Amino acid sequence: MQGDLKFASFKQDMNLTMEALCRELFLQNRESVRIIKEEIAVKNLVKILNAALTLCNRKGFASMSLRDLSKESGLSMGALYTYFASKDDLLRLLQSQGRTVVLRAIETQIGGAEHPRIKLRKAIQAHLYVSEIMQPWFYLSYMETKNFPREEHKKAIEAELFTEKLLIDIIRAGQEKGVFKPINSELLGAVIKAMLQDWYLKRWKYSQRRVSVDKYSAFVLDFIESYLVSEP
Amino acid sequence: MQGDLKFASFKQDMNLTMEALCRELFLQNRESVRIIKEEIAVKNLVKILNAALTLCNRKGFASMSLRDLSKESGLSMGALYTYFASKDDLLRLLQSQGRTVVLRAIETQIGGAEHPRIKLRKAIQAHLYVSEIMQPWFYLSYMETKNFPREEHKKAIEAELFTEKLLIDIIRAGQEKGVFKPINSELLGAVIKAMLQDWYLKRWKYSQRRVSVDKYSAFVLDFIESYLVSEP
DNA sequence: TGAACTAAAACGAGCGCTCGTTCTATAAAA
DNA sequence: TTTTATAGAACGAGCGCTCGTTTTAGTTCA
Repeated sequence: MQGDLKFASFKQDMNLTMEALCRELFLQNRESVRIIKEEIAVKNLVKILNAALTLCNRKGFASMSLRDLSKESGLSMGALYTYFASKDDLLRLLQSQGRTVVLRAIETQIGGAEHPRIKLRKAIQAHLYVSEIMQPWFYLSYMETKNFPREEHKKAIEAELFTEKLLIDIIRAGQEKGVFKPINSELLGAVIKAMLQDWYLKRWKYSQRRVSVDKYSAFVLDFIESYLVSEP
Repeated sequence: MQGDLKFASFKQDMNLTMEALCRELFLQNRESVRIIKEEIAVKNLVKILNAALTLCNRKGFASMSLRDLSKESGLSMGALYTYFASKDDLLRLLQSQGRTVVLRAIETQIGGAEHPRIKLRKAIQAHLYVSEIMQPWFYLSYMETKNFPREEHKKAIEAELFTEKLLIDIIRAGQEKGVFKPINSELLGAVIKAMLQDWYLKRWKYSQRRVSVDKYSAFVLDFIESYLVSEP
């Protein structure tokens, strides 16, 4: 399919290593991370965030104690508190970074495309691929949203609606051009979002069944396009 | 559509009042609920479960304290502990009751149907309708599954897979009869499940957009059947 | 070279508090 | 009398978080 890309090449193109993400997170949160030397900060943020993601995915954020985190990351309690101001602050750091990365990834991917059908394919693929790489991040954001303090909770809902709106707008643009059928775009956008989220919420199921992200992506795209696209 | 039913009549047919559910829960858990007289037990179980569902949906199970629950339900700490053995036990009571009800509802609905297409429609409608009535229950089960003790966690996963298997089997039966196209039934079953779950996980979104369960149901069925059904 | 100094970073015992849970003593209802 | 409900004290465990102390790494000076 024209404009399609495989997961392998996506992964290579975007630089989504833990180290790169933590460096960005450090530079944008100098007031939370009270560490001066960049290399030390990045090295330990990688440890902390990996440990936090592991523990949160195992038992949930609320049930993860900072003593658990201390043990898992190899840093002392005191050291942890030089990298974030509070447990809630740690959650905020994690979550805001996830939001930034997914939006950037999707917008980078659909930026070049003009044709609505290709644009829709790229948006869906980008979402699946970025969530494939950062699955624990997405899982945590989804599951803990409702426990956030007011402001962060609002941002999480907005991000959810923004991605959905993005899909709906592509669908509507295609309908105006006549390449898509006149289907309820709001509902279709919502269920597409649900299918995208299922990929990172039930990864255990899909990997057990040996369904790769490329296979899932192809299936979902076929399903949607059969319903939506006017001429074959 | 032949065999279809509206939400309103479904609600009337199945007896899913809180009182009926609590009575059943009481009769099946005499060892947990250390109350002798049925009427007293049912009356207070309704109070307790309503309060627990309200609080859990607001702040999550882990963050709900039993002092909160005592205040919200109007029962004392001591009284609460005559209705369940521990906080985990309360979660188990809630969750097992939800499982029982959804399975019974779906199996009752698809029991009469023979034609795969009608069977699939009924299964999907029954799932949506029962989750419409018991939304807080479903939301809680979904969100708290991973915090369950081993045995309960296993049961929750099994229930998830059972409902999915049920869909997949209907799809395969229809494919063997030639009324459905030869589509990957495992993946289709998975994404149908995702769409069903989205209904109770994002109810705030749908009710804000004035999408009724009948409207959502009609959309989802149309989406799936366009892809799956051989002749129109 | 190596001793002395220093700022950054890491340490971990301990504080104050809330949690789930138990228990007591008493009252009300059936 | 028996069953159920009450308010609330008490308990130990575990929580997030702090802070005085120690370690580390790098620089200065003899």
